[in-house]
Parts: sequence; C-alpha cells; structure tokens
Amino acid sequence: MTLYKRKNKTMQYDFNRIERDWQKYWAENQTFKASNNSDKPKYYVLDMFPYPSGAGLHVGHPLGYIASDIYARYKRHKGFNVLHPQGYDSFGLPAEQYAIQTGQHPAITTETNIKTYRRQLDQIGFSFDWSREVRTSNPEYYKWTQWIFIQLFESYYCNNDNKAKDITELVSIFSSEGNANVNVACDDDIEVFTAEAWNSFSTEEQQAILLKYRLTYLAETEVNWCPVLGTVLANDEIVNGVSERGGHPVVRKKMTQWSMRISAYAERLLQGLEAVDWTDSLKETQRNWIGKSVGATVSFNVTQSESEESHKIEVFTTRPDTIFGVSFMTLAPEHELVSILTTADQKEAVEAYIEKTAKRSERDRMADVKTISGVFTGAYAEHPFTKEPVQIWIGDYVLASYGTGAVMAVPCGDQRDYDFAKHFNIEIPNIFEGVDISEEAFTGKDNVKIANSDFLNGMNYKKASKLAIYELEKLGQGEGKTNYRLRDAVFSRQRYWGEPFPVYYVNGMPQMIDAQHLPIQLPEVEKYLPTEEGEPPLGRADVWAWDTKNNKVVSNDLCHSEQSEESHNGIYPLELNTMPGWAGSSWYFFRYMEEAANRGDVFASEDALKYWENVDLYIGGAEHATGHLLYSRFWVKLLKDRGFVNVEEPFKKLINQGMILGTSAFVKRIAWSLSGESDFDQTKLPYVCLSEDISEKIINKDAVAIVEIKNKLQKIIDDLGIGNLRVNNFSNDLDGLDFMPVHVKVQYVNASDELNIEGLKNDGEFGDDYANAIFIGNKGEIVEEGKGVFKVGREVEKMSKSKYNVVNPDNIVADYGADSLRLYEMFLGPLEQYKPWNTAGITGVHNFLKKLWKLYVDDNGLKINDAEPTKDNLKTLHKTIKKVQEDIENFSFNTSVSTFMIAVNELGAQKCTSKDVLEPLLVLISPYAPHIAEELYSKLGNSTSISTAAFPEFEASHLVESSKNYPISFNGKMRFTLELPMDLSKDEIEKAVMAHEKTIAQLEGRTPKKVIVVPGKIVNIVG
RNA sequence: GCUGAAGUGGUGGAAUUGGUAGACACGUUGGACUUAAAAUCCAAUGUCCAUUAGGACGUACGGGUUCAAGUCCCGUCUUCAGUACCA
Repeated sequence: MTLYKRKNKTMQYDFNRIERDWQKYWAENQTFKASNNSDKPKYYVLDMFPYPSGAGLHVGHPLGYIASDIYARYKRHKGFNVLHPQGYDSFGLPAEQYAIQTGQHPAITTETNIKTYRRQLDQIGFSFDWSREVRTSNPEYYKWTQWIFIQLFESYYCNNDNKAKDITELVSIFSSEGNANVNVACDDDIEVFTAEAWNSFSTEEQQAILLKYRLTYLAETEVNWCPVLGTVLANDEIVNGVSERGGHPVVRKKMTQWSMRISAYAERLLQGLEAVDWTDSLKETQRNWIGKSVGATVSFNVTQSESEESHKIEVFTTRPDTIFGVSFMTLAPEHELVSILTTADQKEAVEAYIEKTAKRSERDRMADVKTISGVFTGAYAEHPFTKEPVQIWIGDYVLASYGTGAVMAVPCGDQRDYDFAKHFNIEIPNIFEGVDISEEAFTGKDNVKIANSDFLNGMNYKKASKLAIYELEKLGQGEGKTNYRLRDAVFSRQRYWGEPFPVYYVNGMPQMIDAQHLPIQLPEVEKYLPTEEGEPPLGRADVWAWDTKNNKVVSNDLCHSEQSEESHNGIYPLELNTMPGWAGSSWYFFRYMEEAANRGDVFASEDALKYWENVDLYIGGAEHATGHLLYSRFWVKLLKDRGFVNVEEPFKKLINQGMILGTSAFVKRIAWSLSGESDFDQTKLPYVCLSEDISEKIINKDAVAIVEIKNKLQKIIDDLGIGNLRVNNFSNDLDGLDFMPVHVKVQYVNASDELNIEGLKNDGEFGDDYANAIFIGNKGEIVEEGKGVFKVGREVEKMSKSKYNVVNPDNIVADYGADSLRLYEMFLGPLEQYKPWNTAGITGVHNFLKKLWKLYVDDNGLKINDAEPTKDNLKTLHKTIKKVQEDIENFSFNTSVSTFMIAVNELGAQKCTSKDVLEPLLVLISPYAPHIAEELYSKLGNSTSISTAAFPEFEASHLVESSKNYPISFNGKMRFTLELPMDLSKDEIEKAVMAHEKTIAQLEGRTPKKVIVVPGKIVNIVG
C-alpha cells in the first residue's frame, strides 16, 4: 500500500512541484542571462514593459509575454545569443492618484506593485534576463532620460543635411552670417537678423532666439485647464465642456510648457516606415498621424481702405491648379485677422458668430459636420492672378489648428466649399472642362482638364499645379509647400510622479544643469496636489533650487529670485513641471543592452549598442500606435544624428497582440412588481434569479413559462406572509423591466455554464444579497443544494473588476500549472486577434500535458528506451518539426499547440518509447511548456537545461509517401477516395480511377467530357 | 465619410501557393470502470432527408471566373479598430 502510494505520487505529473523546482533552477543558474560577448548571432526579443498597477496581472496581460518568450526560447534552440529582458514603466498617474488619496509616497506604492508583478511573472516561467531589469522611476535610470533631454536642448535640426546637429554650430552661423539663409526647423515667428545684429544682442536675447530653434523648447501652449482637479486635461478627457472625471468646468489657459520639435522629423518618421516590418494597419495609422500633404501656400492681399495698413492672408492648398476657381475665402473664427478685417457693418454679426462658436468645444464642432454656418466679414481680398475682389468669410468648418487657419475656397472642386457657397448663395465658377457641377463639387483630379483658368487652360492637374506654383513664386505670392499634420509634442506635465527636468531659470530663461551633476532627484513634498496658486506639485517642495556654485539642489530659502542680480548668490529656482509618461519609455530598449554592472557612466556602452543594434522583435499592444511607437522612433533618430547610437529605427519587427476578453456571466434577477397593500419594505424582498433558458422563454413570450413563473413568484410572496400582495403580470415589452441581467463572478460558473449557487450565497463581497436569494432552474423548479441545475447567461466583454469577469493567472497556475496557462493562452487563437477567455477550455491543454507525461512515464517510472524508431514514429516526429518550425516563424502559435496534440496522440497510438523520437519532441515543446520539458529531459538523463539543446533538424526523407489517398471528385464534388501509388503517371492514375467500380457507378453509363488529374493532389471527373 | 482588419458548427478556432471544408480543443450525448462521485478511457457530434447503402444543402449575402472557390474578381450587408470639416 505504502509502496503503491509513493510510486504513484512520484510518477504523476506533479506540475506544482516541477514548476517550482525548475524556476528555482533557472534563477540559481542564471540560465537566461544574456552575454554581450558571444560568437553566436544576436537576437533581441522585447516586450513593451508594463506599468505596475495595483490590480496586478490578469490572464490577458501575459499573452504577449508568452508569445515573445516562446520566440526567445526558440531562437536560443536555433543557436542565437538572445536578449530577452523585462522591466517596469514605473512612473505614472495611478500611483500619484493613490498618493493624493492616502498620502503614501508613490515610490512605496510602486515598489509594492512591482513585487506583486514580479511574483506573478516568475510563476509563469518566463526566460527573462532579470539581471538587466530597468525601472523608469529609478534615479540611475532617469538620470539618462534627463541627459537625453539635454541633448535635445543642445540640438537643432538642419533641413539641408536632414539631421540634428549641435546648437553651437548654429550659433557660429548666426555670428558669421545671421539667419537669413539658414534652412532649419524652427518656430514660424522668427525675424531675420544679420551677423552684426546677432553679435549685438544680449546673452538673454540670444538665448530667447535660440529657444526657437532647439529640438526641445519652451512655448506658450493653450491647454485645457481644470482648476478643481488642478490639472491639464487631454481633449478626450473633456465632455461637453466639463471634465469627464467629476464634471468640473474646464477653461482654455495659456501655459508655458516644454515642447518637443518632433515635427522636424516628420518626413524621416514617414520614410522610416518603409524600412520596418510592421503591420500595414499600424504603419497606416502612423502615416495618417504624420499626415503629409503636398501643395502650396498662397498669400492673398487684403483689399485696403485708406485707413488700414496692408494685410495678407496666407492659405495652404493641395490644389494650386484650381486657383482660378476661388470665389471666396474662409477664415477660422479664431483667426487673428478677423477682428482687424471685419467692417463696421458686419462687426455685430461677426462677433455674435464668434461668441456662438466659442461655446462649442472643438470636439463638438468636429462632430457636427452637417450644419453649415458662417458670416461675411465685409472685407475682400485680391485674387493673385485675376486681381478680382474675393469675399472674406469666417466659418467654423475651418480649423484654426490646421494649416494657416484659413482656406481659399474653390466651391467647384471641394464639397465643403461647395456646400458653403450654395448655402450663402456665393458664385460657383466651373473650372473643369466638361464636368457638371450643378449637383455637387468635382473632387477628383485625374482625367480632367482645367478650363476658364487663363494660363492653366487645357492642362491636367499635375502640369497646372506646377505652373501655378511657378507663377505664384514669380509674383512673390506663394510657393510650393509640404504640410504635415504632426504637431510638436507638449512635454511638460503638472504632476509629481515623473522625471524632473534638469532645468533652472535665470531671469526666466531656462538653463540646463551640466550632465555631470545628474540625476536631479525628485524632491520630497508634503502633498501631491498642485499648490493653491495653481503651480504643479513640485511647487510645494522646500528644497528645490539650484546652487550653481556648489552644483547641488538646495533649499528654496536661499533663492531670492525677486532680488537683484548680485544678491541671488548663484542660486536659482528649478523647473516645477515633470516629464510625461512617454519620456522614460522612449529609450529603455537601449538601457537593456548594457549589463547592469557597467551602467554607471553611460546609458549603454558603445560596444553594447553596436552589438545589439536594435530590437529584432517587439511585442505589445496596439494602443501605443501613435504615442510610444512614434516618440521612441523620434528619440532614436535624434540619438543617431548626435552620434550616440547606430540605428535609425528602434524596432525592426513589431507585433500587436490582441486583447483577451472576459466571458461575463449573468443571472436574470426579478425586478419585483407588486400591487396591493402592505407595510412591508419592498427593498427587503428576496432576490429571485431565473436560469438562462427559462428567462429566454419568457422573453420569447412562452405563455406556459410565463404563467408558471408568475405562480412561483406569487407563492414566494405568499410564503413570506407579508400581506395581500399580488404579483403583477409581466409587461409586454420585456426589455429589462421584469428582470435584469446582473453580473456574477465567473469563478462560480463551470464549463457547462452552471452556477455554483452555494459559492455565490457564501461570497462575503455581496453581503446578504444572495444569501437568501431564490434560484429558479430551467424546469421552473427552485434550485437548492445539489438539486437542479441553474444556468447563467454569458457575454463577451472587456475584462474589468466591475464585470466580475477578471481571471487571475495565480489561480490558473495553482490549479493547472504555468505550462497549461502558457499553452492555453496560445491555443485560444491567433496572437493578434481579440478573443474571449473561458477557463473551462483549459482542461483540453491540461489533459494534453498529462498525456505527454504518460508518454514518458508510467507507474513503474520512465518507460523510454533505445529502441530503433519505427517509420511511423519518424514520420510523426518530422512532420511535427516541420510544422512547429514554420508556425513559430509565422507567429502562428495556436496551430503549433494543435500540432503537439496530434503528435502526442499519434505517438501514443504507436506506443512509441524510442528516445530518438521522444527526446527531440521535448525540445520542440520546450518553448511552449518549458517546465515539463525540462523535467522529462532531465529524467532522460540530461544534466543541462533543455534550453541549451539544439532545435531538431527536419529531414524531408521521413515524410516521403509511397502512396496517396486521392479524393475522386465528380464535377467538383468529392465522392470517394482511392489509395494509389505515388509514382503513377497521370495516365495511369486516370486509368486506375476510370476502371474503379465506384467511378462506373457514379457515371451511370455517361462518358466523361474531361478528366482532370493533378498527381499527388486530386482527380476530378467532368461530365 | 475615409483607412485598415474581419465575418466558417452550440463555442474557441484549422484549412501556407484555388484541390477531400470544419484539423485541434471545449461543450453536448451515449457507453466502460465505480456502491457512488470525481478522474480516466471508448464512441458519436455541421444542418436536413433517408436511418442500410446513400443523398441534398452548407464558409455573411448576391453575382462572376474556373474542371475545381472559405480562398480569386465585382457588388451589397454586418462587426471591430483607427481617424476625421486636414483645405
């Protein structure tokens, strides 16, 4: 008895023990530590690092990590030196919010959350090289984020050479020839100056000018400021003019903030997409975001009355060829010239219109595209060629934030201009030869000739555009121009939990702290809220001034910014804003390249950067398409230009994993509707829940079911003995009136959608809500302990705590093991697809692992021997090698899990015990289910980790078939199959098939018109 | 509106260049083992008709190309994602 028991125990698939042991082994032996010195080719597999939130991981989070881990492990088997690191994007809002609520320092919250994450990640058995971990909130890390910020500040973008350069080069150009001939990225409001003028400017004047050229610069930006929340809100955090959170008023406010001149890189960011292996949809998203449009700027002179000074209206157009079709102009209501141009007659109407549009948020304006509105300003501009007067209107279909905030309206060629002209009865000249524009504008540009356009007549779009631009340039009233939608990125946040800027201010001008004094560490504050004056939280710090003599952060008391130059004593106030979340994540992939021990003096050494280059495979969510993935490309290009890294693009191949959705469970709860007199508090009536099928019947107005349930409900009321109450009839429209679906925890639902009523009743979270609840089963019976079946309704929704459909991987690992979790996440479906999680299905892969185990081990121990593999054994093995290798390389992980199942089923049926087959099989499976693979591999007598084993070589010879089971089709319909030797010729196959009795039966005496024979594939008989 | 992706059994999903549609699982049903349950194993399982052979229909819908279409072409519908008065 004892013997039997012990034997059984050791020989069973004890996944908890196996996984614990091997995770320990990997950690102790640093099995997955990458080396920066290796003869092997390198391969860098990276996951988008997580923000460690307080909620921990749910089963959706590890999906991408499992996929990348499989790939990393596969690449190791294939002989690559693999870098597969992990870390934390640990600055961010939730920890700060928590700090505001509780006073707990965000660093503590973050540390706690990271511990949870690490524990959860470790138990899944990832092959991460944790020795290279990074945390963006660590001072040793953000030191280098600050350092990169300084590099941006010290750089300008040269359009001639198409790269960023040291700002000192620009200074020397200014001092020798002024700025008249420089072709660089800069603000639009720059005055031309000579070398003499430059040299005569004060230092401060020079600094102010340089700020307009630097790749990071201070600018007045209009922001959505919410005074109550004390914070700046993004456009989509505002609904109907108030904050989405809390409904507080929001005002537009100008603030001086740091911006990143990403627009300088617009063209390179666009071009760079050609070189990377990303999905088309992702590339397209970035292209749209960059929004390149080629056209021309045209300036229209405003027709002057004597008293006015001269004004010009600049417009951008993609259709300079249609310039003779201009019949009016439209300015955005916010356009700076509106108040100047408007005539006295029109003043009242214009102001009323501006006031009206100002009330509508930009979002509302964009959403409402149907209403046509606008006002004539009374002013006219002069057409550059015809010199005819052109009416100037304002209209809110023109956006101040795009182009110049003004358009030349060509109603015959643009639908919005057309609608506007029709609505206000403005002339619509037709400049397209032979095109009818009586109903709508002609918006195409191909296959049409320009007419009624003076020197452009008879030309096509291309020629006419070119000539129009040439003529405009000759007049000095326009030039060819490429416009980008991409805006410079605001880089300041009024938050505490982010990187402080290495910046102090002298007389309002920003100064960089010398890189050798970094990091500038976050100061301590008492509260994490903005100050009463509306300054960011760092405004509360007492020790937050920069001592330029001793190069350290000192108490604010020493800083007398108000006083004269002499008495400031070299101590100046520090920047109060912090950097946004994307700062730290824009370069972290380089930090991993350096081993932790060597990270002191560099963000990564030259050798490390040269060796690892960039990320070969990057896996993460699609929500970063225009944020992280654009900003990090921008920073990498800057670092390359300035000679710090060698690559133009950070991520060669990128895959977006799809989201795993929850399968929510519902009970249908009766909403009591009673009539009659009673003192009874109706809110105290018991919950009555209907099983899914019976509620369906009621919804479908099944008369029998309705009567039955109504009687049941009446009985429940009668049994309560609370007076003479009658249950009302079910209402006719059953939309949630008589019973409502209520979420219940998915953990109480089994694979057959049956509810564990006892579990729900005893769940403390719901108090007494369900303790006395009555459950009515499918047959109308009251379901009680162990009696009857109660089914829930199911629906696929995003995983969320409030929907009670979150599944924690901890429970899955405890119940089925990490290998089961890994396999199941992959088995669910294609990596990139959205798919629902249903814990019930995990038994499939779990049973597979048990079968796999039994292939190697029975009650008597290991059953593997050195027997010569049979032909079938080898065929199964090599079929599997081929398929799994192809699948991994195509990131089709779900199908390789099926392939493993087939292989194990076949080898089981073949009663295979041959080590020559079963050992390579383990290597195939090990990227997916590494723990069981390691365990069985060591049982086979290996003393090293299976991760060092070579991937089995596929040999096609084992798959050569001597015969083929041909499907025989008649008119395309498969009727029967016929086993024929592979080496038959076409004619021989045809002969064999035609002679077959089933063929004769099918033909019923007819003579086939045609017989298609594809050797090795199919036979089709027509006729 | 535009751009991109997709639509296959009760469910998740296979089907790599057009060549046996529904692999592999889940679920369901039946059976074996057991006092019983669980676990395990075996069998069936697209729909409909015939229940024995077999037949008809079937990959969102309507057409087309082809000996042969889930796959290619044209049109329509639906869902999801991104984006939006972009001049």
